Amino acid sequence: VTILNNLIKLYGIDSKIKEALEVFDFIKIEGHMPPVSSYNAILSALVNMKRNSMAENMFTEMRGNGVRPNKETYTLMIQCMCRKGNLDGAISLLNDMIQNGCTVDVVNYTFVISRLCRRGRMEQASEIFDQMQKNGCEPNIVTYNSMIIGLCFVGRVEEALEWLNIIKSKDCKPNIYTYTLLVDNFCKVGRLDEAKEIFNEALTSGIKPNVVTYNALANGYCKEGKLDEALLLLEEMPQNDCMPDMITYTTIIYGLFKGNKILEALKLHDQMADKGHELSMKTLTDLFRRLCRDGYTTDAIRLFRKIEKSGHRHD
RNA sequence: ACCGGGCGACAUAGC
Repeated sequence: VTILNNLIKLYGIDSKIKEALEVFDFIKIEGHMPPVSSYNAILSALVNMKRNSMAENMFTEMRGNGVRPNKETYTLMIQCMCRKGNLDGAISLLNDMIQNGCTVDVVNYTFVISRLCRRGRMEQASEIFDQMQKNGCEPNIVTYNSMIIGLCFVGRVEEALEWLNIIKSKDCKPNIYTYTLLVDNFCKVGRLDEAKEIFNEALTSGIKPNVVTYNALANGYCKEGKLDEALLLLEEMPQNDCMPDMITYTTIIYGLFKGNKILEALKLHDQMADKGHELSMKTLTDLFRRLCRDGYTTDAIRLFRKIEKSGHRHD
């Protein structure tokens, strides 16, 4: 049966629904109720293939057959419910788990909290956050980060920042995600100075900003029209062992568009081409269109030739 | 039951 279970999971990874179900049915025909492990296998396959409704039906069938879900089953079904957008369903699964004597771990709680936070359902997120602690499960940094995302999402950035201190007062250290999140969200509400402060705090507390942190900051500068600052970051990054990536360049190029600095944008494109970075075709065509629209016809043609030479298809 | 290991949760541009 173990072998058949693994086969089902492999079909799941390969998106072969029919095959997976056939193996599962075969286990049924073998005489007895499929064991939990087989239900878990088919559920895992279905969830992998995003057949969430089928997974839900399978779960119902399983319970109807008197097969007790275990921790793995619940972990899968929580994922399934969240993907369907049925967060209340996910919450009641958490409660079911406890009633069935399964240990709900920090990842289970955090997963649900994270989905609630992404939708801004902070009351429910906080409720689970409290509940997990009552059940003896301490939040970890991912849990805190999820809560911070939620607070930012609903516009409570102040509170989000306060959580940074709360985290530090527990035996839990903020990580680069924490700082990046805060930098990004302070940028997004136009509070660049504070974003920069948070950025510096990361540095002083020994957390190295990475390319994502820089990109968030660059985006903030661009959205506020501080293009020079954004361009400065490009120089600063390599000094901090961070190489700009496609997102960095894309961010700044669109920023330059908005500031009508089309030639600067083109220059940046040439620079990155020299370093072996590429832009997406979408960005390239946007650049091309802007050059045309703004009358830089020769540059546009030059760019066009370059795109052609790079051998990509273009329209 | 206990121990050890693996898997599953978090951040940035454009679309």
